[in-house]
Amino acid sequence: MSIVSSLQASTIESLSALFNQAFTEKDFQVNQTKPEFEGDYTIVMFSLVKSLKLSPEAIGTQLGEHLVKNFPQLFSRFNIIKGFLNLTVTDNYWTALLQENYNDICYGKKPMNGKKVMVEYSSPNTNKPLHLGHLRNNFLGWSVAEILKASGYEVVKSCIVNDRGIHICKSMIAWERFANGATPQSTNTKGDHFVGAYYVRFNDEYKKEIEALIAAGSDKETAEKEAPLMKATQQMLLDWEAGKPDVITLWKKMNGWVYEGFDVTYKRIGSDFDIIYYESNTYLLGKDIVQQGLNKKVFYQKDDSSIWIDLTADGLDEKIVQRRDGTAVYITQDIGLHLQKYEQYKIDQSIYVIGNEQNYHMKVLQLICKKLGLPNADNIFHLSYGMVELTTGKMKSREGTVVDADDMVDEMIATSKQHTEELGKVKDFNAEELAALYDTIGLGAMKFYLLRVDPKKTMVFNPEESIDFHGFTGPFVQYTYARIKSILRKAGVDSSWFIVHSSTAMIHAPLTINLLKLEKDLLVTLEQYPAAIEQACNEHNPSVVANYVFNLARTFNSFYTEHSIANAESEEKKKLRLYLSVFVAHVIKSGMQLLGISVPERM
RNA sequence: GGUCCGGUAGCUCAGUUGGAUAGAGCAUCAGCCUUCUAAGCUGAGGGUCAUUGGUUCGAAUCCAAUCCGGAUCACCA
Repeated sequence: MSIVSSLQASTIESLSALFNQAFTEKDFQVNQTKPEFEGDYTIVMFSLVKSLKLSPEAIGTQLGEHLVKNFPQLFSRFNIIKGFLNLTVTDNYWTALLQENYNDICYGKKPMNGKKVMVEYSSPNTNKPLHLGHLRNNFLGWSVAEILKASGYEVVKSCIVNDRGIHICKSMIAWERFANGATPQSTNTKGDHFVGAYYVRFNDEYKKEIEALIAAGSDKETAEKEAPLMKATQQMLLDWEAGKPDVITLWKKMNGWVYEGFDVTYKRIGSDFDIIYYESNTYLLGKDIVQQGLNKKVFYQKDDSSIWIDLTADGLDEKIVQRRDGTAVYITQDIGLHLQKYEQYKIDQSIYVIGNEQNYHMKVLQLICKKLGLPNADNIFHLSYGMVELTTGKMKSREGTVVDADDMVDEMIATSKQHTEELGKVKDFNAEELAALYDTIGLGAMKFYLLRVDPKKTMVFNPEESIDFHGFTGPFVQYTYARIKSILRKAGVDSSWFIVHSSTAMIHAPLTINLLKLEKDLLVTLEQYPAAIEQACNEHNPSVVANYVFNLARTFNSFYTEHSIANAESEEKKKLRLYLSVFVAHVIKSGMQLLGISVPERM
């Protein structure tokens, strides 16, 4: 039971005893006491004034006295300032917390709750390489999955690869027309970048055709429709859906190149999936469901034979679910995939990590699933995250201002190498150890940077700030961990030390020494870790963990500078601080792991 | 135009169901390495919480209006 819950329970009990009525935890507020006042937690009296018809001071005095008298194991003293009852929690409470949990690597995590959640994330298109926005998506998806696991859910990580559709045909057409048989191998280019270049090429050539048509007298709309490249692309999509062999062969070849490139990137950034869906496999199921929906009159067919759903009664617009030429649109396959996910895994919840530009799309998808009566439609959750913008504005592929994921990773790792070399603390590392360290720090910095902001918010990517390894950053937290590990190594705290110190003798001899302020600050922060995970889980928000773990590291660093651990004032103090250090190290490692960031033993 | 999201220090962001003098990091300035890793620590300056009104003991937080920014409303995905 957390200190806040204990506090609420004891307050309810005391209030009921004192005033002879029933209370709930909603009748009063519990806050952490502000640093300028004495105490650890504060109960706000004002909300009780009305029902009790007493002054806040009077209630506070009675309650404070009753709490200290009846819960001596929890509270040592209290003070009242205005309507705020500040309670000091006993040192025994904190030292007991320390002894019970310092060596528990599962501290903060919950037992399995029997529920299954699918987290779909990453979801790339096979016509362009991954960029900064995808990195935010991947890190979010991974981290949310870890946070759910820590909260007791069984998690299935999935990915839907957008491997078909008109946009994929664009790069295929461009390659056919302009590549002269070039391949990633022949040009020594990473496969995803290679294909991406032809997608860009398509748009360039297409634009030229439009301009030519307009110059020849067409209006813009007609020109866009009638441009030969676009016609060829549309024909190719039809051929693809008809399974025309040469189109399928080309499609497989080009997608293969992209997957080779993606594999490299995914491996580097540490993304993986339990199941990968391909749109090419799911869109047909979607089309089946569209037919059923048509029969059920959820959908209707227009004269040109395109199929629609009317959502105007729900405050939305009409939405097309199948084109007049019979091909599937984006949402068609999403409907199919929703059903497939459920039938395959019988999941309790389906989380989609998708950018907020698709809020409308996801709303429509859920509504259509509901109207079709598909199972589990109520349990679709869109984890909608904000765009990553640059200090100079939005990323625009046309203007070449897209930050490429591979470049980004390279740069972060190079920066971590440079910093590490400048500091010269790991000169005895061999090449392999160094490479691993640079990866750990560079990726750690990048992941932390993208995860420390509330997912919902549009965030600004500042290249200079992102490679800063000081302050509210991944390397700061990693550094704190490495520092603790260094102390523990020097103090001889290893697995054998734990065997000795975990003996029953230790447990029966609790630490009874008084805590200094910074020691208690650390324990108060450590106690909040389970609550931080819970909040992160409820909000699907890894930034809660990032903020928490930074705060813990900062608190430890203050403590570290102020008090010596190995040369503490007494043996008891030394023991206490070693326990504390071990506990902090465990929680930092665990919290960072929830963010997908590993921590180095040395740096 | 409709719908949705946002606006907090020079910059990037926190800020729990309304609570005490609104917090961090970066940047700026001033300090701290003969003792456990200075990727660290301590301190200072920096705020009309977009604006106006309302609700109340009490509002960055809730409500309304206005201003500004973004997303979306495609036979693109």
